[in-house]
Amino acid sequence: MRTGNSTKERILDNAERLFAERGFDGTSLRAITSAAGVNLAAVNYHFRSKTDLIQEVFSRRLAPINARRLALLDACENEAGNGVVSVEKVVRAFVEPLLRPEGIAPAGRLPLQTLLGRMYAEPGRNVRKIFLGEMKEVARRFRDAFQRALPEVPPNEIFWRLHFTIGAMAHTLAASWIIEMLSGGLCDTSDANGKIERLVAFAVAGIESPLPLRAHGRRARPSRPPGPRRALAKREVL
Amino acid sequence: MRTGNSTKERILDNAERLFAERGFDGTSLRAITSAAGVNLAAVNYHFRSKTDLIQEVFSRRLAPINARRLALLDACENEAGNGVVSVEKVVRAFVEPLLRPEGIAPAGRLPLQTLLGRMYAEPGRNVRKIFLGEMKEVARRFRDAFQRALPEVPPNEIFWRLHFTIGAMAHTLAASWIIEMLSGGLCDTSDANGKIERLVAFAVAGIESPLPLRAHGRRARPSRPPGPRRALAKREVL
DNA sequence: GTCTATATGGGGATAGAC
DNA sequence: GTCTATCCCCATATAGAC
Repeated sequence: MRTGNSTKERILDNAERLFAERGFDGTSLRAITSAAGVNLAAVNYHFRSKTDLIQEVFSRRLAPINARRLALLDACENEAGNGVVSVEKVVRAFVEPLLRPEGIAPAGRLPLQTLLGRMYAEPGRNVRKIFLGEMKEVARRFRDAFQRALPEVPPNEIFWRLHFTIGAMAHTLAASWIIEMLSGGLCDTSDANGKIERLVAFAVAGIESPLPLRAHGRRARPSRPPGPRRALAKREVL
Repeated sequence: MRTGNSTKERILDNAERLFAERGFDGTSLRAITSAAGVNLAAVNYHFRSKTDLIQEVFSRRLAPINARRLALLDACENEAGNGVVSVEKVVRAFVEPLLRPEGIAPAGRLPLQTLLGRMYAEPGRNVRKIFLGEMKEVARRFRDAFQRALPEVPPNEIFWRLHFTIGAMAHTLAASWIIEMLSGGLCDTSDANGKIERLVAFAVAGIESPLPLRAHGRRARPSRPPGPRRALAKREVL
């Protein structure tokens, strides 16, 4: 495969791909270096350890993707001036840089996407710490944006809906084999635009959905303070 | 830990828990047997190999969960007679057996849930084959049920929305650490009922959402055949 | 059914020559 | 920076006694 120019890049490219295909523990440094056409010891020279290599594989992609997310959100907010950015625009700014990472990762079937999708389910190896470090500001900014678009939804409900959205997105990234199998080829997972449009439509509807009558475990303010309220969202029916 | 009665059960219980915590490749048979208080060789005696053990861990739980899903769906359809079962009821029948598996798996913080959530992102070890074998009929039955509830939605769109729903569900099962971290403890992930209500509300809104104006990559019939149509869903606005 | 002991292979990491 | 050779540990799996 090789794919890169420098030894470091070749290692990263092949590690990304093999981690996506076989998982972290399922991929040996020997497999990576032989696929990259470099020496085994090069990994421990350029990176400190396998764990550090994994961190590099992630942050190499996550950093520019999150930067683009924030840039898109900034653009929306500047354009809106003092107005409110719609839920749909916020969702797009969050989702598109991952589902269509042009200029960040090479085109085609992207190992990056499978890998990032899997990241959410990976437990060990400091993957969580890397993820949280990279995502903290993004989460804050997008939560604020959703909160401004839906001022009547309590903060914890905003988090839950953002969580579900991330789940639908991650599943679309990591587990497209499922829909291909179960639909018997009826669904075309290679169409990035179609994926984005469908995911955005689904997520926007979920995020804007009316609050359930009984929401359990709420810690913030009560769900329905007395007195009249303006509509929760366009299709609020509560 | 031990937890079970027979050697076989103790192995399964501890394997389930450790696989959930550390992943398949990250969990050695030594870790499992020592946690279970049984001899290392017992695994290869009671199961044939580590791969077969993994299959058993899955099918022990998946089979009754899927049976309950189908039973709940049957009950809804019998109750409806010739009428249509609502999207919400179908979603509940699909989601509840996994998020509240009472009588199937022990209560409390369930390793099963993390494990099943992670299954979707796991690549190797025939996990996919096991999953597809167990899920084929469930997918067919629920797709038909959604199709009956939403006759105007093309079949491939049904699959996509079911896919997103599974993603939100799997993420909720496997990656609750994310929402706990990002929300700073604002969201209570130990409240199973709250999770279910929120997930159902989100998924129902997404599944019933209006078709996007341009859906790419559609292979089935065109999105808007000529002539009047009845409303797509309660909140259809297309 | 359960144990000990071991076969066999692969893993990450490093020393030290070039 | 790159290579070879190697250390040392851990993995799965099995043979064979009890």
